[in-house]
Parts: sequence; structure tokens; C-alpha cells
Amino acid sequence: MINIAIIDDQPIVRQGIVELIHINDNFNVVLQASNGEEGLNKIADQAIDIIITDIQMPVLNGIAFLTQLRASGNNTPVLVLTTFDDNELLVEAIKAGCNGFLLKDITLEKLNNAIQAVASGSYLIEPQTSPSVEDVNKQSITLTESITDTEKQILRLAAAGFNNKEIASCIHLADGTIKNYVSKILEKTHSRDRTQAVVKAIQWGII
Amino acid sequence: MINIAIIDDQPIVRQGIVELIHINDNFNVVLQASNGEEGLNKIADQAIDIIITDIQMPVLNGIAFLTQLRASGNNTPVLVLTTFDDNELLVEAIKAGCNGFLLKDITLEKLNNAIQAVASGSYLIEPQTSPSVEDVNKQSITLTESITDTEKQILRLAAAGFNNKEIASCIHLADGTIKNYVSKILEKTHSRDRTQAVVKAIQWGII
DNA sequence: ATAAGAAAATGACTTTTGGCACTATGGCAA
DNA sequence: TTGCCATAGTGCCAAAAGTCATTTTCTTAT
Repeated sequence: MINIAIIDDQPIVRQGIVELIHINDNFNVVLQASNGEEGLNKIADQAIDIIITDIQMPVLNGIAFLTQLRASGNNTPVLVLTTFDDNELLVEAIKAGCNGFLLKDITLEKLNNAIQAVASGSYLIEPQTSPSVEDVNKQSITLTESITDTEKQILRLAAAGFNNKEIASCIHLADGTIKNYVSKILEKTHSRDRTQAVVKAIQWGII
Repeated sequence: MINIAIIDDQPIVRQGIVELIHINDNFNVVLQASNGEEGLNKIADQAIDIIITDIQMPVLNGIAFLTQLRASGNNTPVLVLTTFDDNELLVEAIKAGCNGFLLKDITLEKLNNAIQAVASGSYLIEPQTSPSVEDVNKQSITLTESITDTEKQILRLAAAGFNNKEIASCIHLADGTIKNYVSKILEKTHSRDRTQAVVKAIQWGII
């Protein structure tokens, strides 16, 4: 018996998974939530074998939910379902600690297999719809190579706690130019701010 | 013959080291600079066995100099000399990649020994004047333990690129409260901004 | 019951970030 | 020459970050 938690804001999707129960009486939906926050609150007091979550959700999205879940020490297998075939989302989900990543347009049969695989501890990414792990790595490498020396220098100095003005005087550029560079770095690393960019740079080993 | 580069804004200190040459004719000062920037520019075209640098300097200080030197791939042994017996400075210097750390009030004899030790690849920290490596580790551990769960959570979310408002809604606090927490984190980690704090947290393995 | 203390919140304020549009300069190749 | 890069810089703007003093709320321990 596999105990399943479903986190999705779309009742239809939740129902679709409940529906799946009927074709596999080994499945048992023990928890439903319509967003990550609700999920986090409910999850604590349950024996759960797999969490299936959407990414696009109000209040607390799937990636943030996953991040917080892992942060809280919970290692329950998480299968991420998403409507969009977005490379970035996949990378984020993997980094946040998901065990599986599927598009919602998958067949029920495949979802069935995926749930069993992920619940039993496997990692699963649908190859037809998503880039392979190699692709993800390749993407990182491409990204790494496209970060110029100046940009790396700026990342290092930002990591050391320098502000734009200080970075500017360190490498003899105007502080407005540093801002431009930082913006370019954020774009290249797909980061939202310098903090995230520096973290990624460290994780990718480029600084 | 040990080729030495001296980087210090105080001519007296530089002279003091040059003076040392006389008590050890195995030493050869091949380069002098009055700040880190000048040092970086001059160092490229020299065969140098050890770099002796001050921390407090105008334009580019010793830590920043060391950081940039290592970033450029230069692994020449660096001996840091400082006027102040500051635990924080030591930690920063070690993290930036120094090979030795001494107070300026050291005897010439000890400096002599230190230069030979560091130039030959040893790591050396004066035990009388500075905290031991164990102390440094202990400090990190103490620091690590004093970071509360909420603070770790905030660090993790900041590392993921969330802003204060988003962090706030994630953990059900007001965004002003997050600001307070971040300020507390900066204080505890001796960081200047969230980026540096996150980097330290990652290096210390606490997030 | 209440005093002491932590955790959470507010509001006011300054500095820093990041985005954007646009300009200037110096190669370098068609 | 001309056009096209990449690198730098400027100015303006809104948003976000960080500091500080003060207040509220909720536990505890006495």
C-alpha cells in the first residue's frame, strides 16, 4: 500500500490522481492540499510514502514547498508535476530535492508507474518531455563557460560581502557598470538577485 | 634563496623585513608594493617564493588582495602580517587562503622562522598571539549552534533568491520581522549583507 | 499573579539594488 | 570605410534591503 499526498490547486488534477487509485488498488490518497503551505501544515502528522505536487500554485509554489520540506528534514519522495515543459523549472526542482519530474499531459499508465518508482526510492524524469540529466549538466557547463572573467570577479567580491561601489573601486570600474554586470549575471544564471547568483556560482564551482 | 614580495603601506615595516635579509642571506626581496592593487600588478612577472602582506592597507586591503590573488589561480604562499590581534581577521585570512598569520609585534627571529616555514609550504599561525585553529573551528561551531532554526530557514530561502516579502509569506511572519531576523543573522555571522551571510552559512554547512 | 524574556511586529528612515534606455569607445572583420 | 561586436559608462527610477527605536504578544519561572 502506497500512501499518497497530493498538493495541487486544481481540483481536477487532484481528482485525476484519485481516479488513478481505481486502476491500482495499491494506492491510497491520505492527504490533499491546494497549495504548498496547506501541504506543509498537514504533512507532519501523516505516514506518507510519496508527495505529488504541482509547481504553479498560489500562496506557496511547488519549488518553495519542496525547499521548505527538505529544509525541515523531511525526505519523503516528492514527484513534481507541471504543466509547462520548462528546463529551468526542472533544474530548480532537482536542486530543491525532488525525486521525480513529470509533465501533466502524461498518460495515467505512466503516472502509475512513476508513482510506484518514486515511492520506492527511484529518481525519475520523463525523457520524452524533459531534458536529460546530461542536458541539465550541459546547460550548467554552457552557462559556466559563458560567465566572463570580469563577471566571476564580481561574483567573488559580492560573495565576500562587498557592495557595488566597493566592487567598482576594486576592479576600477564605475559603480553603475557593476550594476550592469550584475544584471547580466542575473540573466545568465537565471537568478533573482545577487545572493542566489552567488550561491549558484559556488554550487557550479565557478567561483 | 627565498624570493620575497612585501606588500605593506608602511615603509617602516617593509624596511624591517628588508632588514631581516641581513640576518638571513638566504632571503631576497624581489618586490615591494604599498597596497594590494600595486602588488597584484607587479606580481605577475616575477618568480616569488613567498608574499608577505599587511591587512590594513589603502586601495586594496590584504584580505581582498589575497582573495583576488587566489582567484587568479596564484598559489604562492602568503604570510599575513597584522597589527591587530583580531579573531575575525584571522578567520577571514584563512578563508581567503593565507598560509601564515602573524602579529607585527613578533620578534625578527620568529619572523625569520615563519618566512622559511611558510615559503617551504607549511601553514603557520602564531599560537601565543592568535587563537588556534581549534579555536577558529570552535568559533564556527558556536556560531553555528547559535543560529536558530528560523534563522536557518531564512538563510535557505534567501539562498534560493527569495526576497523579504516572499520569505515572510513562506514562514508566516511580517516582512519587517524578516528584516529584523536578517539583521540578527548579519550580526551573528559578522556579515555585511545577506549574500555574504548565505555564503558563510553554506561554507559552514549550516544550510 | 506578575515580572522577566523571548519572539514578532511596526514605522520611519537611509542606503543599496536592479532594471532600463541610451551613449561612448575601441577593436575587428566584411 | 562601414558596420558590428564587446566593454564601459550615465541617469533615472522603483523596489528591496538594512538600521533603529519602540511596542505588542506570548511564554515561562518565581
